[in-house]
Amino acid sequence: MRMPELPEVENVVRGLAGPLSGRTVASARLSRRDLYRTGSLSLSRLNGSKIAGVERIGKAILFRTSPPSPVLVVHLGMTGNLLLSDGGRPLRRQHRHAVMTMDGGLRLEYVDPRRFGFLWVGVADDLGRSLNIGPDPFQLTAPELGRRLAGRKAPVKSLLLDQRLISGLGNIYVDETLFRASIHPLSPGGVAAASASEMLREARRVLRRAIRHGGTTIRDFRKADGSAGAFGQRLAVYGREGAPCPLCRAVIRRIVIGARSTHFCPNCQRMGR
DNA sequence: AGCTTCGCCTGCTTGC
DNA sequence: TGCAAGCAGGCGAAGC
Repeated sequence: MRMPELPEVENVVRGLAGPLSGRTVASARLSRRDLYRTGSLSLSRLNGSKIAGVERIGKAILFRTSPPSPVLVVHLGMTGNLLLSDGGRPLRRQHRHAVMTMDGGLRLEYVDPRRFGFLWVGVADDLGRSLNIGPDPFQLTAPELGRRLAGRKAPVKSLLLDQRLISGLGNIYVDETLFRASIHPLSPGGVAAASASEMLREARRVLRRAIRHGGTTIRDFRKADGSAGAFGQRLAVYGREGAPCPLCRAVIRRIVIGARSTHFCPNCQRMGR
């Protein structure tokens, strides 16, 4: 299963930027209104706009336009995908909710079985206010992350999932980051703040490695012994409940924090003080 | 304001 | 074998 966290989104952006940049939108249509984020203009407002560039903002995808006209933001949610096809008759495809056809016939399709994703069309000036997405781990500095966690009592696990505080990390990479940084997921944010530089360093490492591996996280169905199957990326703790820690062989535990499944090594990851 | 919980949604896995 | 329940989680809304 693909989990569109930062590495996967980065991969999608890189794949779209080249083919779409400089193209003019001939027609754009969204067939399910409930996929619009609140406050969005109609997707058809992009008709006639030229795509000036495709960028990633946290886990969201931004399509810049020129001359200044409404921009498009696509968030893939959990199961969303953006697919390019080169003209021809559109194949019947299940769960395809939006189609953008470019001059010349190139087509961009939004497919999302679970519909946790969304689209937003609006003027660039409203972007920040509407999306409210904070800096990602490559933009943040350690002192700034420390300031953002300072005084917070919520578990660091929950705070790292807050896209306003730090963007791009999802459930998988937060668990991996905290493991590599030896921080217990239940540590209060204010306590974990002292380890901001370790967390930032490990977040960047795990994300870079995932991007390098094509950004595809294949989550193999866990075998009984927790052994890894064909992972696109080696996961140390996520999805490995009951399996041995790769560092100390202690048994990986799974708990629920903020309604999110959380995996950690009770021996390697401590609460700090 | 900060923190927590819930609802959204479908596909796959598990259990009876 | 077939069906239903359980689970997965990003995000926004709601409640405290």
